Amino acid sequence: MDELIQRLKALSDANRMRIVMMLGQRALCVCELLEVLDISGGTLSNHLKILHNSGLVDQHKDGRWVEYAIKNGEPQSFIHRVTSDYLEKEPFLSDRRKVNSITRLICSSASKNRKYS
Amino acid sequence: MDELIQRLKALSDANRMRIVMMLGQRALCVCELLEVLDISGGTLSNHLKILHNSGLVDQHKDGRWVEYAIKNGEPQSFIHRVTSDYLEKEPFLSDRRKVNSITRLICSSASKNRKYS
DNA sequence: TCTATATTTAGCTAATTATCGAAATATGAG
DNA sequence: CTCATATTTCGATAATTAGCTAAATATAGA
Repeated sequence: MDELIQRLKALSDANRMRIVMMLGQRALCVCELLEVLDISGGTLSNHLKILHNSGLVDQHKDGRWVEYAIKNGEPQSFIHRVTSDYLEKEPFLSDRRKVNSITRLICSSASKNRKYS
Repeated sequence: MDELIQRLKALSDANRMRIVMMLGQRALCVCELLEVLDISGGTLSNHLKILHNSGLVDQHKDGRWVEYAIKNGEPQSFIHRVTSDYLEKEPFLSDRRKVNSITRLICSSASKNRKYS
């Protein structure tokens, strides 16, 4: 049961659900997710840790980036069954649209416009 | 999205998940659930309110009892898809076994053996 | 090596949540 | 009407959680 509860807890937060929905589109690095979500890098990193620990999301380092993706084997099963009724609802649609217009290269220039105090 | 998150939150607590799994067996009143779960009546009532508010569980008064059941139309869809992989795992199996050995009539006599303070 | 970028970790706070016990409410039986 | 049973509500508390900022770590490139 604990595994089931951990998976459900991982998915029952709006920001984490948006992340999972975007990862359904394609693998994304932290800075790309940061472009779409309106939260700090520290908070995002925590959400990604929770998703990774739940076993639903995979992580792999690629140069200076860390790429997150739906775990292999999972997409057809748990996440898909939970989310299938909601794929076409907001904010998932606009999030995916935004994901399509973003590349890693944009992240760096965009981060210059973001200011930290 | 809010509806999806509310449903997932409702299911991502161990006691509420056990309740939903037992209701998958048959409709149950509060005192029957109280026989199986190791929580106070007040806590159980709160959990049932959360499940009812999420739209996953129905409630109807029957004399001095309140009976809870999986919402009509739901059993095939959301709950079923979320829980199907875990039906045969513990503690759901023993919970359902216990449910089979309980009737409302037992509740009253059992409650006499339970002492409050 | 030095610097800029990407990400994670740590320390903190505010909000939410699970829990309890006791009091309140509702119903049926005598 | 009164009492016992069933359930909900209330007030309090402890634990968990989401969020921030700032500091730490890692990597690539000059």
